[in-house]
Amino acid sequence: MFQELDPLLHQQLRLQIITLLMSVESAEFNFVLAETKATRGNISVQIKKLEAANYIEVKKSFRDNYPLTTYAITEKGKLAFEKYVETLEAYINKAR
Amino acid sequence: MFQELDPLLHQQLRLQIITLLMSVESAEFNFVLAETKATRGNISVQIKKLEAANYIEVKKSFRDNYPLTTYAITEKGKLAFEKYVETLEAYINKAR
DNA sequence: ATAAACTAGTTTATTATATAAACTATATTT
DNA sequence: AAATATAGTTTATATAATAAACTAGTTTAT
Repeated sequence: MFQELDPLLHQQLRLQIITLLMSVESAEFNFVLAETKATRGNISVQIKKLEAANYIEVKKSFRDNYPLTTYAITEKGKLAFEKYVETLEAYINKAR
Repeated sequence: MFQELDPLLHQQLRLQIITLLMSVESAEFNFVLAETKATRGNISVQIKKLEAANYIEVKKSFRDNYPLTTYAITEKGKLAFEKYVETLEAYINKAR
């Protein structure tokens, strides 16, 4: 039987964002923008979903007069990512 | 930079179906139904998408008077799955 | 023999989701 | 003081996933 793949993580852009956040202390909006090549709107929407689930934390400030938004993964987010990877690996192992 | 995840495979039910088909010569509709626990309608729709992409082959016949539909993965489907797994692994490795 | 229930699906309609386009608010440059 | 740029957010549209309803027939019970 197949375990369910966390629908929040099983989406390309959200998975990319979480992947990025797993490897850094925190990331700025523009970093996410550059790394994912997604549109600003799409990033904004998907970030909101990850935040609503408490998978990430959002901090808003200013730098050189411009708004600066940074993101960090939470403990819950890390656990969810690890669980997601395990589930996926179970799928892939079945195929072999 | 992130590579794109084949949208046809990056969906739970279709991934489950392909995973199943990777490990068997062929599978019957009811086998897929039992293994995935999805609804018949959903299976039918997702199978059609995989078939349209030539990721799987569909054979229709009869057994004990009832319609019998069997599915098998194609070479193209196998390659797509392997590519998908590689891409995913690249994501996951980034997170570490 | 006929109605009720079951098999094995398919099609259609509804809901949810992803994405892009348009917008906001402020700052900088010409 | 316009025009352009920054850093986003909100809203509208397109796409996709899912469930419900339907099809075409078979088996079983009456």
